[in-house]
Amino acid sequence: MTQAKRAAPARATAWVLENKTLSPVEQAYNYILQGILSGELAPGMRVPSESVAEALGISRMPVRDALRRLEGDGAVTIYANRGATVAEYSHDDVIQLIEMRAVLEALGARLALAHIGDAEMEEFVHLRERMDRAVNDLPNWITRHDDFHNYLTSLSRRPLLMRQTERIRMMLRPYFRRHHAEQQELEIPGHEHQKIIDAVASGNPDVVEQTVRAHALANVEKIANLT
Amino acid sequence: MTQAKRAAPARATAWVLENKTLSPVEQAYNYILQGILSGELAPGMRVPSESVAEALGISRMPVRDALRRLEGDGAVTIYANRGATVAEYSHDDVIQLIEMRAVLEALGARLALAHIGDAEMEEFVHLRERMDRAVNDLPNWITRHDDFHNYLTSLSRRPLLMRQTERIRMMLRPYFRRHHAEQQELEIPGHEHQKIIDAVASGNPDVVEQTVRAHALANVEKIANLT
DNA sequence: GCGCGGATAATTGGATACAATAATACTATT
DNA sequence: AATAGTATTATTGTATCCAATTATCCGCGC
Repeated sequence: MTQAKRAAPARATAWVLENKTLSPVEQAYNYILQGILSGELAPGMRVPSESVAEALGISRMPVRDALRRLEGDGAVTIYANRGATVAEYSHDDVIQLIEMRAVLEALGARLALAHIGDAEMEEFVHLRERMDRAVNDLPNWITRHDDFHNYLTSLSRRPLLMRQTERIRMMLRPYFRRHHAEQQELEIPGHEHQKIIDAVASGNPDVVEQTVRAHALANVEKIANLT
Repeated sequence: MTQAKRAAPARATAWVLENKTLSPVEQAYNYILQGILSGELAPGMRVPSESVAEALGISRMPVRDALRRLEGDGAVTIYANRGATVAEYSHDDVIQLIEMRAVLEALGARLALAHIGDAEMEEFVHLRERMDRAVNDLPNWITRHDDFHNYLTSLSRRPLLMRQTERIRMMLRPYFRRHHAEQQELEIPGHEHQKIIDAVASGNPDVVEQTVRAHALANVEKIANLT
Protein backbone atom coordinates (compact mmCIF):
# COMPACT_ATOMS: atom_id res chain seq x y z
CA MET A 1 0.00 0.00 0.00
CA THR A 2 2.76 2.39 0.82
CA GLN A 3 4.22 4.26 -2.07
CA ALA A 4 7.20 6.47 -2.29
CA LYS A 5 6.13 10.04 -1.97
CA ARG A 6 6.99 12.07 -4.94
CA ALA A 7 6.25 15.67 -5.62
CA ALA A 8 2.94 15.92 -7.37
CA PRO A 9 3.30 17.36 -10.84
CA ALA A 10 2.43 20.98 -11.14
CA ARG A 11 -1.25 21.49 -11.66
CA ALA A 12 -1.61 21.92 -15.36
CA THR A 13 -4.38 24.44 -15.65
CA ALA A 14 -3.68 25.36 -19.21
CA TRP A 15 -3.37 21.97 -20.74
CA VAL A 16 -6.65 22.40 -22.52
CA LEU A 17 -5.38 25.26 -24.54
CA GLU A 18 -2.20 23.68 -25.80
CA ASN A 19 -3.80 20.36 -26.62
CA LYS A 20 -5.41 20.69 -29.98
CA THR A 21 -6.22 17.03 -30.37
CA LEU A 22 -8.25 15.97 -27.40
CA SER A 23 -7.61 12.57 -25.98
CA PRO A 24 -10.31 9.96 -26.49
CA VAL A 25 -11.46 10.25 -22.88
CA GLU A 26 -11.87 13.97 -23.25
CA GLN A 27 -13.69 13.59 -26.52
CA ALA A 28 -16.11 11.18 -24.94
CA TYR A 29 -16.53 13.32 -21.85
CA ASN A 30 -17.29 16.46 -23.80
CA TYR A 31 -19.50 14.63 -26.25
CA ILE A 32 -21.74 13.13 -23.61
CA LEU A 33 -21.80 16.21 -21.41
CA GLN A 34 -22.70 18.35 -24.36
CA GLY A 35 -25.55 16.03 -25.14
CA ILE A 36 -26.88 16.37 -21.62
CA LEU A 37 -26.47 20.11 -21.36
CA SER A 38 -28.03 20.71 -24.74
CA GLY A 39 -31.01 18.63 -23.79
CA GLU A 40 -30.51 16.06 -26.52
CA LEU A 41 -29.88 13.46 -23.87
CA ALA A 42 -32.76 13.66 -21.42
CA PRO A 43 -32.73 12.27 -17.90
CA GLY A 44 -33.27 8.53 -17.86
CA MET A 45 -31.95 7.94 -21.34
CA ARG A 46 -29.40 5.22 -21.68
CA VAL A 47 -25.88 6.05 -22.78
CA PRO A 48 -24.46 2.82 -24.16
CA SER A 49 -20.70 2.94 -24.26
CA GLU A 50 -20.75 1.14 -27.58
CA SER A 51 -22.71 3.77 -29.48
CA VAL A 52 -20.65 6.63 -28.07
CA ALA A 53 -17.48 4.81 -28.97
CA GLU A 54 -18.71 4.22 -32.47
CA ALA A 55 -19.85 7.79 -32.92
CA LEU A 56 -16.41 9.07 -32.02
CA GLY A 57 -14.44 6.33 -33.71
CA ILE A 58 -12.78 5.17 -30.52
CA SER A 59 -13.01 2.09 -28.37
CA ARG A 60 -15.33 1.61 -25.42
CA MET A 61 -12.59 1.89 -22.84
CA PRO A 62 -12.11 5.66 -22.80
CA VAL A 63 -15.88 6.03 -22.94
CA ARG A 64 -16.11 4.08 -19.73
CA ASP A 65 -13.61 6.38 -18.12
CA ALA A 66 -15.60 9.36 -19.24
CA LEU A 67 -18.79 7.85 -17.90
CA ARG A 68 -17.19 7.26 -14.53
CA ARG A 69 -16.14 10.86 -14.35
CA LEU A 70 -19.58 12.01 -15.36
CA GLU A 71 -20.98 9.80 -12.65
CA GLY A 72 -18.79 11.58 -10.15
CA ASP A 73 -20.09 14.86 -11.50
CA GLY A 74 -23.62 13.66 -10.94
CA ALA A 75 -24.44 13.85 -14.63
CA VAL A 76 -25.02 10.15 -15.21
CA THR A 77 -25.89 7.18 -13.08
CA ILE A 78 -24.17 3.86 -13.56
CA TYR A 79 -25.99 0.71 -12.62
CA ALA A 80 -23.87 -2.38 -12.24
CA ASN A 81 -23.99 -4.54 -15.34
CA ARG A 82 -26.66 -2.32 -16.79
CA GLY A 83 -24.69 0.60 -18.00
CA ALA A 84 -25.10 4.32 -17.72
CA THR A 85 -28.15 6.51 -17.97
CA VAL A 86 -28.45 10.25 -17.81
CA ALA A 87 -28.94 11.01 -14.13
CA GLU A 88 -32.54 11.31 -13.15
CA TYR A 89 -33.42 13.36 -10.12
CA SER A 90 -36.68 12.98 -8.29
CA HIS A 91 -38.86 15.74 -7.00
CA ASP A 92 -37.11 15.60 -3.64
CA ASP A 93 -33.69 15.37 -5.22
CA VAL A 94 -34.26 18.53 -7.19
CA ILE A 95 -35.35 20.32 -4.05
CA GLN A 96 -32.21 19.22 -2.27
CA LEU A 97 -30.01 20.30 -5.12
CA ILE A 98 -31.59 23.71 -5.23
CA GLU A 99 -31.27 24.05 -1.48
CA MET A 100 -27.60 23.18 -1.63
CA ARG A 101 -26.98 25.53 -4.45
CA ALA A 102 -28.78 28.23 -2.54
CA VAL A 103 -26.58 28.09 0.54
CA LEU A 104 -23.40 27.61 -1.44
CA GLU A 105 -24.01 30.51 -3.78
CA ALA A 106 -25.16 32.61 -0.87
CA LEU A 107 -21.88 31.83 0.82
CA GLY A 108 -20.01 32.66 -2.36
CA ALA A 109 -21.81 35.98 -2.68
CA ARG A 110 -21.03 36.88 0.91
CA LEU A 111 -17.37 36.11 0.42
CA ALA A 112 -17.32 37.88 -2.92
CA LEU A 113 -18.13 41.20 -1.29
CA ALA A 114 -14.51 41.60 -0.28
CA HIS A 115 -13.48 41.63 -3.92
CA ILE A 116 -16.13 43.83 -5.44
CA GLY A 117 -15.39 47.34 -6.59
CA ASP A 118 -16.82 49.73 -9.16
CA ALA A 119 -15.53 47.71 -12.09
CA GLU A 120 -17.24 44.59 -10.83
CA MET A 121 -20.51 46.42 -10.25
CA GLU A 122 -20.41 47.62 -13.83
CA GLU A 123 -19.81 44.11 -15.02
CA PHE A 124 -22.87 42.93 -13.12
CA VAL A 125 -25.06 45.42 -14.90
CA HIS A 126 -23.48 44.44 -18.18
CA LEU A 127 -24.19 40.76 -17.55
CA ARG A 128 -27.74 41.47 -16.53
CA GLU A 129 -28.31 43.38 -19.73
CA ARG A 130 -26.92 40.56 -21.83
CA MET A 131 -29.31 38.25 -20.05
CA ASP A 132 -32.24 40.52 -20.69
CA ARG A 133 -31.42 40.79 -24.35
CA ALA A 134 -31.53 37.01 -24.68
CA VAL A 135 -34.94 36.84 -23.11
CA ASN A 136 -36.53 35.32 -26.20
CA ASP A 137 -33.83 32.75 -26.85
CA LEU A 138 -34.06 30.07 -24.21
CA PRO A 139 -30.74 28.24 -24.70
CA ASN A 140 -28.89 31.50 -24.90
CA TRP A 141 -30.73 32.96 -21.92
CA ILE A 142 -29.79 29.98 -19.79
CA THR A 143 -26.15 30.49 -20.69
CA ARG A 144 -26.33 34.18 -19.83
CA HIS A 145 -28.11 33.43 -16.62
CA ASP A 146 -25.37 31.04 -15.62
CA ASP A 147 -22.79 33.62 -16.61
CA PHE A 148 -24.30 36.09 -14.18
CA HIS A 149 -24.28 33.72 -11.25
CA ASN A 150 -20.94 32.22 -12.07
CA TYR A 151 -19.39 35.64 -12.20
CA LEU A 152 -20.74 36.52 -8.79
CA THR A 153 -19.50 33.26 -7.33
CA SER A 154 -16.15 33.58 -9.05
CA LEU A 155 -15.52 36.86 -7.26
CA SER A 156 -15.37 34.95 -4.02
CA ARG A 157 -12.05 33.61 -5.29
CA ARG A 158 -13.03 30.16 -4.15
CA PRO A 159 -12.32 27.73 -7.00
CA LEU A 160 -13.61 24.70 -5.15
CA LEU A 161 -16.81 26.44 -4.20
CA MET A 162 -17.14 27.60 -7.77
CA ARG A 163 -16.66 24.11 -9.07
CA GLN A 164 -19.26 22.81 -6.69
CA THR A 165 -21.93 25.30 -7.67
CA GLU A 166 -21.22 24.72 -11.33
CA ARG A 167 -21.61 21.03 -10.79
CA ILE A 168 -24.96 21.38 -9.09
CA ARG A 169 -26.13 23.79 -11.74
CA MET A 170 -25.21 21.21 -14.34
CA MET A 171 -27.20 18.54 -12.55
CA LEU A 172 -30.20 20.82 -12.46
CA ARG A 173 -29.87 21.94 -16.03
CA PRO A 174 -32.43 19.58 -17.55
CA TYR A 175 -35.02 20.54 -14.95
CA PHE A 176 -34.39 24.24 -15.31
CA ARG A 177 -34.72 23.91 -19.01
CA ARG A 178 -38.06 22.24 -18.60
CA HIS A 179 -39.18 24.85 -16.12
CA HIS A 180 -38.24 27.82 -18.23
CA ALA A 181 -39.63 26.24 -21.35
CA GLU A 182 -43.04 26.16 -19.73
CA GLN A 183 -42.89 29.72 -18.53
CA GLN A 184 -44.59 32.30 -20.69
CA GLU A 185 -41.85 34.80 -20.12
CA LEU A 186 -38.48 34.01 -18.65
CA GLU A 187 -38.42 36.87 -16.23
CA ILE A 188 -39.60 40.39 -15.97
CA PRO A 189 -36.38 41.59 -17.50
CA GLY A 190 -33.73 42.04 -14.92
CA HIS A 191 -36.11 42.37 -12.03
CA GLU A 192 -35.02 39.43 -9.93
CA HIS A 193 -31.37 39.83 -10.65
CA GLN A 194 -31.39 43.55 -10.08
CA LYS A 195 -32.34 42.74 -6.51
CA ILE A 196 -29.11 40.80 -6.19
CA ILE A 197 -27.13 43.67 -7.65
CA ASP A 198 -28.76 46.05 -5.22
CA ALA A 199 -27.97 43.77 -2.31
CA VAL A 200 -24.36 43.57 -3.38
CA ALA A 201 -24.26 47.34 -3.73
CA SER A 202 -25.45 47.65 -0.15
CA GLY A 203 -22.29 45.92 0.97
CA ASN A 204 -24.06 44.17 3.82
CA PRO A 205 -22.91 40.53 3.95
CA ASP A 206 -26.02 39.28 5.70
CA VAL A 207 -28.31 41.02 3.25
CA VAL A 208 -26.35 39.66 0.31
CA GLU A 209 -26.37 36.15 1.63
CA GLN A 210 -30.06 36.27 2.40
CA THR A 211 -30.96 37.77 -0.96
CA VAL A 212 -29.02 35.28 -3.01
CA ARG A 213 -30.35 32.43 -0.97
CA ALA A 214 -33.91 33.60 -1.41
CA HIS A 215 -33.35 34.08 -5.11
CA ALA A 216 -32.15 30.55 -5.57
CA LEU A 217 -35.04 29.16 -3.59
CA ALA A 218 -37.53 31.40 -5.35
CA ASN A 219 -39.45 28.88 -7.36
CA VAL A 220 -38.08 25.66 -6.02
CA GLU A 221 -41.51 24.08 -5.83
CA LYS A 222 -42.51 24.97 -9.33
CA ILE A 223 -39.31 23.46 -10.69
CA ALA A 224 -39.40 20.35 -8.57
CA ASN A 225 -43.01 19.71 -9.45
CA LEU A 226 -42.08 19.07 -13.03
CA THR A 227 -40.42 15.80 -12.14
CA MET B 1 -9.80 -28.76 -23.69
CA THR B 2 -11.68 -26.76 -21.18
CA GLN B 3 -10.69 -23.21 -20.67
CA ALA B 4 -9.44 -22.49 -17.21
CA LYS B 5 -11.99 -20.76 -15.07
CA ARG B 6 -11.53 -17.12 -14.26
CA ALA B 7 -8.82 -17.27 -11.68
CA ALA B 8 -10.52 -16.63 -8.42
CA PRO B 9 -7.87 -14.90 -6.32
CA ALA B 10 -5.96 -17.93 -5.22
CA ARG B 11 -4.34 -15.99 -2.47
CA ALA B 12 -6.81 -15.28 0.25
CA THR B 13 -6.22 -11.60 0.43
CA ALA B 14 -6.73 -10.79 4.05
CA TRP B 15 -9.79 -8.82 3.15
CA VAL B 16 -12.10 -6.91 5.36
CA LEU B 17 -14.54 -9.13 7.18
CA GLU B 18 -16.63 -11.71 5.43
CA ASN B 19 -17.85 -9.99 2.35
CA LYS B 20 -19.89 -11.50 -0.36
CA THR B 21 -17.63 -11.25 -3.34
CA LEU B 22 -17.41 -7.58 -4.02
CA SER B 23 -16.80 -6.75 -7.61
CA PRO B 24 -13.23 -5.87 -8.50
CA VAL B 25 -14.11 -2.19 -8.89
CA GLU B 26 -15.61 -2.13 -5.43
CA GLN B 27 -12.64 -3.92 -3.98
CA ALA B 28 -10.28 -1.40 -5.48
CA TYR B 29 -12.47 1.51 -4.45
CA ASN B 30 -12.72 0.39 -0.85
CA TYR B 31 -9.09 -0.56 -0.68
CA ILE B 32 -7.80 2.81 -1.80
CA LEU B 33 -10.38 4.80 0.13
CA GLN B 34 -9.56 2.87 3.26
CA GLY B 35 -5.92 3.67 2.76
CA ILE B 36 -6.69 7.35 2.52
CA LEU B 37 -9.11 7.46 5.43
CA SER B 38 -6.80 5.49 7.67
CA GLY B 39 -3.96 7.81 6.88
CA GLU B 40 -1.74 5.17 5.35
CA LEU B 41 -1.98 6.99 2.08
CA ALA B 42 -1.12 10.61 2.73
CA PRO B 43 -1.93 13.50 0.41
CA GLY B 44 0.47 13.70 -2.50
CA MET B 45 1.34 10.03 -2.49
CA ARG B 46 1.08 8.27 -5.78
CA VAL B 47 -1.43 5.48 -6.25
CA PRO B 48 -0.15 3.42 -9.17
CA SER B 49 -2.89 1.30 -10.64
CA GLU B 50 -0.42 -1.52 -11.11
CA SER B 51 0.43 -1.99 -7.45
CA VAL B 52 -3.19 -1.78 -6.35
CA ALA B 53 -4.14 -4.31 -8.97
CA GLU B 54 -1.40 -6.63 -7.86
CA ALA B 55 -2.27 -6.27 -4.20
CA LEU B 56 -5.85 -7.27 -4.90
CA GLY B 57 -5.11 -9.89 -7.50
CA ILE B 58 -7.09 -8.14 -10.21
CA SER B 59 -6.21 -6.29 -13.38
CA ARG B 60 -5.56 -2.59 -13.69
CA MET B 61 -8.82 -1.94 -15.45
CA PRO B 62 -11.20 -1.95 -12.49
CA VAL B 63 -8.60 -0.04 -10.53
CA ARG B 64 -8.78 2.69 -13.10
CA ASP B 65 -12.52 2.81 -12.75
CA ALA B 66 -12.19 3.06 -9.01
CA LEU B 67 -9.66 5.84 -9.33
CA ARG B 68 -11.97 7.78 -11.59
CA ARG B 69 -14.73 7.54 -9.06
CA LEU B 70 -12.41 8.58 -6.29
CA GLU B 71 -11.39 11.51 -8.40
CA GLY B 72 -15.02 12.51 -8.63
CA ASP B 73 -15.24 12.19 -4.88
CA GLY B 74 -12.29 14.52 -4.53
CA ALA B 75 -10.18 11.85 -2.86
CA VAL B 76 -7.54 11.54 -5.54
CA THR B 77 -6.27 13.69 -8.36
CA ILE B 78 -5.52 12.22 -11.76
CA TYR B 79 -2.96 13.85 -13.98
CA ALA B 80 -3.06 12.88 -17.63
CA ASN B 81 -0.48 10.22 -18.42
CA ARG B 82 0.95 10.64 -14.96
CA GLY B 83 -1.42 8.64 -12.88
CA ALA B 84 -3.25 9.28 -9.66
CA THR B 85 -2.12 10.81 -6.41
CA VAL B 86 -3.98 11.22 -3.18
CA ALA B 87 -5.65 14.60 -3.47
CA GLU B 88 -3.66 17.38 -1.92
CA TYR B 89 -5.46 20.45 -0.72
CA SER B 90 -3.76 23.73 -0.14
CA HIS B 91 -4.27 26.08 2.76
CA ASP B 92 -6.93 27.95 0.83
CA ASP B 93 -8.54 24.77 -0.40
CA VAL B 94 -8.98 23.50 3.13
CA ILE B 95 -10.58 26.76 4.15
CA GLN B 96 -13.02 26.52 1.26
CA LEU B 97 -13.89 22.97 2.07
CA ILE B 98 -14.57 23.79 5.69
CA GLU B 99 -16.65 26.78 4.68
CA MET B 100 -18.72 24.64 2.35
CA ARG B 101 -19.17 21.97 4.92
CA ALA B 102 -20.23 24.60 7.42
CA VAL B 103 -23.10 25.98 5.36
CA LEU B 104 -24.21 22.58 4.13
CA GLU B 105 -24.30 21.00 7.56
CA ALA B 106 -25.94 24.09 8.96
CA LEU B 107 -28.59 23.71 6.30
CA GLY B 108 -28.94 20.07 7.16
CA ALA B 109 -29.33 20.82 10.84
CA ARG B 110 -31.98 23.41 10.15
CA LEU B 111 -33.93 21.00 8.01
CA ALA B 112 -33.43 18.21 10.51
CA LEU B 113 -35.41 20.07 13.13
CA ALA B 114 -38.64 18.95 11.54
CA HIS B 115 -37.75 15.34 12.22
CA ILE B 116 -36.37 15.53 15.72
CA GLY B 117 -38.29 14.21 18.69
CA ASP B 118 -37.42 12.85 22.10
CA ALA B 119 -35.92 9.67 20.74
CA GLU B 120 -33.60 11.61 18.51
CA MET B 121 -32.53 13.88 21.34
CA GLU B 122 -31.64 10.85 23.39
CA GLU B 123 -29.62 9.48 20.52
CA PHE B 124 -27.67 12.72 20.33
CA VAL B 125 -26.67 12.44 23.95
CA HIS B 126 -25.78 8.83 23.40
CA LEU B 127 -23.56 9.67 20.46
CA ARG B 128 -21.89 12.49 22.34
CA GLU B 129 -21.08 10.13 25.17
CA ARG B 130 -19.59 7.58 22.84
CA MET B 131 -17.44 10.32 21.42
CA ASP B 132 -16.30 11.42 24.84
CA ARG B 133 -15.40 7.90 25.83
CA ALA B 134 -13.11 7.63 22.81
CA VAL B 135 -11.31 10.81 23.72
CA ASN B 136 -7.97 9.07 24.09
CA ASP B 137 -8.20 7.03 20.93
CA LEU B 138 -7.78 9.32 17.96
CA PRO B 139 -8.92 7.08 15.10
CA ASN B 140 -11.91 5.96 17.08
CA TRP B 141 -12.73 9.46 18.22
CA ILE B 142 -12.74 10.70 14.64
CA THR B 143 -15.18 7.97 13.71
CA ARG B 144 -17.45 8.85 16.62
CA HIS B 145 -17.22 12.49 15.81
CA ASP B 146 -18.30 11.80 12.26
CA ASP B 147 -21.08 9.62 13.57
CA PHE B 148 -22.46 12.51 15.57
CA HIS B 149 -22.48 14.93 12.69
CA ASN B 150 -23.68 12.41 10.17
CA TYR B 151 -26.57 11.51 12.39
CA LEU B 152 -27.63 15.11 12.68
CA THR B 153 -27.38 15.62 8.95
CA SER B 154 -29.17 12.36 8.23
CA LEU B 155 -32.21 13.57 10.15
CA SER B 156 -32.72 16.18 7.48
CA ARG B 157 -33.79 13.28 5.26
CA ARG B 158 -31.75 14.71 2.46
CA PRO B 159 -29.66 11.91 0.98
CA LEU B 160 -27.93 14.10 -1.56
CA LEU B 161 -27.03 16.67 1.05
CA MET B 162 -25.81 13.88 3.27
CA ARG B 163 -23.67 12.48 0.51
CA GLN B 164 -22.19 15.87 -0.13
CA THR B 165 -21.23 16.53 3.45
CA GLU B 166 -19.76 13.08 3.78
CA ARG B 167 -17.74 13.68 0.68
CA ILE B 168 -16.31 16.91 1.95
CA ARG B 169 -15.60 15.38 5.31
CA MET B 170 -13.68 12.65 3.53
CA MET B 171 -11.62 15.18 1.62
CA LEU B 172 -10.77 16.92 4.85
CA ARG B 173 -10.00 13.78 6.77
CA PRO B 174 -6.22 13.84 6.37
CA TYR B 175 -6.05 17.43 7.52
CA PHE B 176 -8.33 16.88 10.47
CA ARG B 177 -6.26 13.94 11.49
CA ARG B 178 -3.16 16.06 11.44
CA HIS B 179 -4.90 18.80 13.37
CA HIS B 180 -6.24 16.57 16.08
CA ALA B 181 -2.99 14.65 16.35
CA GLU B 182 -1.27 17.87 17.29
CA GLN B 183 -3.86 18.84 19.85
CA GLN B 184 -3.08 17.99 23.43
CA GLU B 185 -6.63 17.04 24.14
CA LEU B 186 -9.26 16.40 21.52
CA GLU B 187 -11.95 18.44 23.17
CA ILE B 188 -13.17 19.38 26.57
CA PRO B 189 -15.41 16.36 26.59
CA GLY B 190 -18.70 17.10 25.00
CA HIS B 191 -18.47 20.83 25.47
CA GLU B 192 -18.57 21.95 21.88
CA HIS B 193 -21.06 19.37 20.80
CA GLN B 194 -23.32 19.92 23.75
CA LYS B 195 -23.81 23.42 22.42
CA ILE B 196 -25.19 21.90 19.24
CA ILE B 197 -27.49 19.65 21.20
CA ASP B 198 -28.73 22.61 23.18
CA ALA B 199 -29.35 24.59 20.05
CA VAL B 200 -31.33 21.73 18.56
CA ALA B 201 -33.29 21.44 21.77
CA SER B 202 -34.22 25.09 21.49
CA GLY B 203 -36.01 24.28 18.26
CA ASN B 204 -35.11 27.61 16.72
CA PRO B 205 -33.99 27.04 13.12
CA ASP B 206 -31.88 30.19 12.92
CA VAL B 207 -30.11 29.39 16.16
CA VAL B 208 -29.44 25.84 15.05
CA GLU B 209 -28.12 26.90 11.69
CA GLN B 210 -25.92 29.55 13.21
CA THR B 211 -24.58 27.26 15.91
CA VAL B 212 -23.67 24.43 13.57
CA ARG B 213 -22.10 26.83 11.16
CA ALA B 214 -20.02 28.43 13.85
CA HIS B 215 -19.01 25.03 15.16
CA ALA B 216 -17.73 23.91 11.78
CA LEU B 217 -15.82 27.13 11.31
CA ALA B 218 -14.48 27.04 14.84
CA ASN B 219 -10.82 26.36 14.18
CA VAL B 220 -10.65 26.69 10.46
CA GLU B 221 -7.45 28.68 10.58
CA LYS B 222 -5.63 26.29 12.82
CA ILE B 223 -6.49 23.40 10.57
CA ALA B 224 -5.69 25.18 7.35
CA ASN B 225 -2.38 26.38 8.68
CA LEU B 226 -1.11 22.85 8.83
CA THR B 227 -0.91 22.63 5.08
C1' DG C 1 -55.35 -13.63 -24.30
C1' DC C 2 -51.93 -13.79 -20.58
C1' DG C 3 -48.26 -15.27 -17.99
C1' DC C 4 -44.17 -18.35 -17.57
C1' DG C 5 -39.58 -20.55 -19.00
C1' DG C 6 -35.94 -21.14 -21.71
C1' DA C 7 -33.11 -20.01 -25.48
C1' DT C 8 -30.94 -16.12 -27.84
C1' DA C 9 -29.21 -11.63 -28.43
C1' DA C 10 -27.32 -7.33 -26.67
C1' DT C 11 -24.47 -5.01 -23.48
C1' DT C 12 -21.42 -4.50 -19.84
C1' DG C 13 -17.28 -6.06 -16.87
C1' DG C 14 -12.63 -7.62 -16.73
C1' DA C 15 -8.12 -9.34 -18.54
C1' DT C 16 -4.45 -9.25 -21.65
C1' DA C 17 -1.71 -6.98 -25.21
C1' DC C 18 0.23 -3.26 -27.14
C1' DA C 19 1.08 1.74 -28.00
C1' DA C 20 2.06 6.32 -26.14
C1' DT C 21 3.81 9.27 -22.78
C1' DA C 22 6.59 10.76 -19.03
C1' DA C 23 10.37 9.88 -15.78
C1' DT C 24 14.99 8.34 -15.28
C1' DA C 25 19.66 7.01 -16.45
C1' DC C 26 23.31 7.53 -19.31
C1' DT C 27 26.63 9.24 -22.56
C1' DA C 28 28.95 12.51 -25.19
C1' DT C 29 30.38 17.04 -25.79
C1' DT C 30 31.88 21.41 -24.36
C1' DA D 1 32.31 19.03 -14.10
C1' DA D 2 28.03 20.61 -15.98
C1' DT D 3 24.73 20.13 -19.43
C1' DA D 4 22.24 18.82 -23.38
C1' DG D 5 20.66 15.26 -25.87
C1' DT D 6 19.55 10.45 -26.25
C1' DA D 7 18.46 5.86 -24.79
C1' DT D 8 16.14 3.17 -21.40
C1' DT D 9 12.71 2.11 -18.17
C1' DA D 10 8.38 2.61 -15.86
C1' DT D 11 3.74 3.73 -16.01
C1' DT D 12 -0.28 5.09 -18.08
C1' DG D 13 -3.76 5.06 -22.08
C1' DT D 14 -6.26 2.53 -25.60
C1' DA D 15 -7.73 -1.44 -28.24
C1' DT D 16 -9.25 -6.01 -28.65
C1' DC D 17 -10.88 -10.29 -26.79
C1' DC D 18 -13.57 -13.19 -23.81
C1' DA D 19 -16.64 -13.98 -19.84
C1' DA D 20 -20.69 -12.75 -17.28
C1' DT D 21 -24.80 -10.54 -16.64
C1' DT D 22 -28.97 -8.64 -18.22
C1' DA D 23 -32.55 -7.88 -21.55
C1' DT D 24 -35.38 -9.65 -25.36
C1' DC D 25 -37.86 -12.81 -27.95
C1' DC D 26 -40.42 -16.89 -28.79
C1' DG D 27 -42.93 -20.94 -27.89
C1' DC D 28 -45.65 -23.36 -24.58
C1' DG D 29 -49.25 -24.26 -21.37
C1' DC D 30 -53.16 -22.56 -18.81
